[in-house]
Amino acid sequence: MSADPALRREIPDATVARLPEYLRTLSRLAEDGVLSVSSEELAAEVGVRSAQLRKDLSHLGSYGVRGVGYDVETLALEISRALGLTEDWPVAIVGMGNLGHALASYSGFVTKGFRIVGLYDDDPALTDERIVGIAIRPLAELSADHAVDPIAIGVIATPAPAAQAVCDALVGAGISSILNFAPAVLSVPSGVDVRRVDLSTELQILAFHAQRKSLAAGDLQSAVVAQ
Amino acid sequence: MSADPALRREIPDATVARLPEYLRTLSRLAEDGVLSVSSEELAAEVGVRSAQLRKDLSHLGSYGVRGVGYDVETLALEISRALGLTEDWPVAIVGMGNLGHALASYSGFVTKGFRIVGLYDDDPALTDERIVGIAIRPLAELSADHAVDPIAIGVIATPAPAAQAVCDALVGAGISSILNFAPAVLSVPSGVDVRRVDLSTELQILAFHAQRKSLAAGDLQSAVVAQ
DNA sequence: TCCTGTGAACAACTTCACAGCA
DNA sequence: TGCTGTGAAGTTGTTCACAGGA
Repeated sequence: MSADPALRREIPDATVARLPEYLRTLSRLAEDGVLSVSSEELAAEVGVRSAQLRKDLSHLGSYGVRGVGYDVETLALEISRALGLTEDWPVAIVGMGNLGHALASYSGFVTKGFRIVGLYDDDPALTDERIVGIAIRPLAELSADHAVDPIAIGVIATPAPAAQAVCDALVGAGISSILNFAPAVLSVPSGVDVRRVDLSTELQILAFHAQRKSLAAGDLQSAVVAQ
Repeated sequence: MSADPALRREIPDATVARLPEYLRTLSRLAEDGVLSVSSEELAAEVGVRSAQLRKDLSHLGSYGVRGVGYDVETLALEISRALGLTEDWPVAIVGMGNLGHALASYSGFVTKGFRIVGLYDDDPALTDERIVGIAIRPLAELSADHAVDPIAIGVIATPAPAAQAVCDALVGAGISSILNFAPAVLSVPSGVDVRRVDLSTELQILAFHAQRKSLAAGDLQSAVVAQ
């Protein structure tokens, strides 16, 4: 008998990827004083089908009321719990160039569940600068810092060539969740979780679709040319 | 008869999402002087299965040689063509806070196919500042700029509350590809393509998996507690 | 009656395994 | 022989449609 059935079940990856969106929307509704939503309404806000939303939520447990809908606050809490946001996750950022600076001062960071505990960069010009009250320190000190005050998630915001070495340092220190902003594939031992956020990949996907659109628009024309 | 059969076929979304990764890796190999790769080797570099790689590439056409592998340069060119990177995509960034600054000076931007043509922000304190040689101007001027020198892709780097209004302005100006960094769901008319990059969603997904790991590690303990 | 929760049908994607060509 | 390209099988994710409880 487990304290939390939601955590016992297998939650599909596709569902996990959507939960943050549901949570964000529910938080906004709660701020607006909305007490209850139907799957139809919430799905419309988030931009998914209501059946999808209901199936997703069914993986967490049964928190809706038939004929009525979902209590906004309860559902937000249950999603937070499923995602593990009821505890605090200490985050360290490595690489304090433009992007690192932007990430450190990004307000959304602090919002819920995440707390920046360390900023690292080996450039002496940056060392000891303070951002949001935290000093930038050499990467070599991360391991000792982690031993004193554990880091749960490491964020890599360095240029691509440095990323693997930084990653190795993080893994070596015992950190097993990594968010990588560098355009590089990282190799890590099994058990370590890496997610990548990449601007240029996203731009290229947009370019692909933009190209399709312009080809479709010019179809008649190119058909003539091709004759 | 079309000039480019790759563009006629349907390429699955999942494949399109991986093409940029293949391209990046091939470019690196080309720089290192590698002339030819097998699907096995390339897949290992990218971190996918070789069968997946071959199936993905088969959607573009047949550019490999049986018994040998793929010519690195040819394959890179064909992927570039499929993604539409043989033409140049003019990009505008709206919202020049920390993130906008970081994006504007991000070198990966210029690499291939993308070129920043405009930076916009309504904060008078920022207006006329120059980044990478481009002046920051009020959003109201975007539409006129677009008419003179077209913008293909709009990047939204504003806070969430401003995102929808900025999006409406971009769409109103006739831009139909948008990359959104604000943590907000945008509603757009059909035909407009929005992709979102969101730090906190990624962190929350990491937190979910980290939580699973720590639960699994503490399983024996919690089993005892649950009795 | 209304809206949730879910089995069943369907669609997309991945992996397997091998035919076929250099 | 060696590696690509691809049908077929297997897996995962989505949508439908309705049973069932408030």
